[in-house]
Amino acid sequence: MNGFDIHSVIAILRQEVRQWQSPAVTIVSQREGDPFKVLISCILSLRTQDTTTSPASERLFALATTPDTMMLLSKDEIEAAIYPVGFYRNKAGQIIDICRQLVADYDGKVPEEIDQLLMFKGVGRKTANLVVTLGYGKPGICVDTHVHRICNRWGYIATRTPDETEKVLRQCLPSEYWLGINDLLVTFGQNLCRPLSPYCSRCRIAVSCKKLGVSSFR
DNA sequence: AAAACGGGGGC
DNA sequence: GCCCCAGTTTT
Repeated sequence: MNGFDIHSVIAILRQEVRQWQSPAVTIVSQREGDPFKVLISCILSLRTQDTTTSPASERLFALATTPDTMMLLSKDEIEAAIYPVGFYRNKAGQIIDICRQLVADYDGKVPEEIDQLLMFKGVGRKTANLVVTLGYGKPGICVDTHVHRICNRWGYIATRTPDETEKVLRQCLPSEYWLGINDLLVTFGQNLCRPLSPYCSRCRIAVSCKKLGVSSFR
């Protein structure tokens, strides 16, 4: 990597982030401390934009906010509430299944361990880590596509899959950065380092960026 | 009109 | 590893 070490980059981003709006982080922050809401929000957000997920989750949580009450909703009710998130039919079924499983096997409480969370259908490493960090405030590294893209763009690491990125970050990233790294990079990713046409001319770490796979810059 | 977008499951 | 999943947004 040229130019900045990771401490410098994080320090710079922390300064920059203060002046930006961050819709996704706001949605996520609203769920903070409620592992069940974090979990359900994550399911809804799979392969769908956050601007779509947010109102859908509001509609669903208006109907039920706990596994025992949510499992009583009909599939149609849930589908109607969460439309038009992607895969809304599958997700409605998954949500009911997860609620039933939580009530039957975990006394209605979302488990705190990654390995237990991964047993649920529809829960992968991103979701599991988000529940652990955001829901329970425990150490973890949540790698979504923002984190994956940005880490690879600016050259800190070179990985092919988000799971691999998480593994590398667990080895290389000082633990004091773990809890905040997702919020920080997602905010950066939405405001400047966007997937398409990022605002590289305004980016203070662009000098050490590989700009992978990006065709248009401003 | 066509490509890009975002996680996980199943094989 | 590779392909599929649905609906919205960007080019």
